[in-house]
Amino acid sequence: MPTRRLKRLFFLRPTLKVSQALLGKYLIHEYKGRKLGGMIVETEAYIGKKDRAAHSYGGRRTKRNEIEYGIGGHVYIYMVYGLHYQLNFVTAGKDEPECVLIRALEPTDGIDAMKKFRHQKDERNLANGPGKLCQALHLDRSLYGHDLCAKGSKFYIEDRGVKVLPGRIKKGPRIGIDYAGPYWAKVHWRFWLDRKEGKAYTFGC
DNA sequence: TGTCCGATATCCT
DNA sequence: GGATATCGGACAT
Repeated sequence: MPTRRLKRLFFLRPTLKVSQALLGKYLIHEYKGRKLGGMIVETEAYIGKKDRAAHSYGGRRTKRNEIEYGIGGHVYIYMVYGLHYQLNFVTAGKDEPECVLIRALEPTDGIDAMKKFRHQKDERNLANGPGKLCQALHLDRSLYGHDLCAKGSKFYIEDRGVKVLPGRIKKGPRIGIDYAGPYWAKVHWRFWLDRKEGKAYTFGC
């Protein structure tokens, strides 16, 4: 299967579906002529309006989360704790403020450069967290609202033919959202590839 | 204009 | 495991 970039339709589906479909896809940032990126291995869904943990809970619409109200396939990135960026992809259609937070990558492209950006030699510690992967791929607020599906985009997602077996997708509660109350802190809207029992994925032929 | 606080990472013990 | 760094946005005043 040839490598191909994800198109708009990929994102215009229910957010829980997109969150899982992103596992095994490759996030690539072409920065200063070199490719930085890796395979997405952990995501979280934020389903606007009804989701107390989402910035867009109850239809809240601010300058920061405005992009969430746009069409799927755009980048929602913002800073937390004055230190770290969080990368999200807008999903669903217009006026449905939903998105997927990218929590972890398995580095594949430009690993040396990523090590430099992260001041870190251990490959396993390059992109295993939402703030870390932004630093590794040199992502910042300048990418706010970027269209991942735009022609000639330097920031996009590739399908490299990795087939994720449904049984390898694990689910659990989201991280760091206790403020949202017991119910929303508990829903299993975090997804990751399980790699403990043999291969988490297999390459299609 | 002021105050409050977070969808975390890191360093320290 | 616990403290804390550090800042922009949200919302109140």
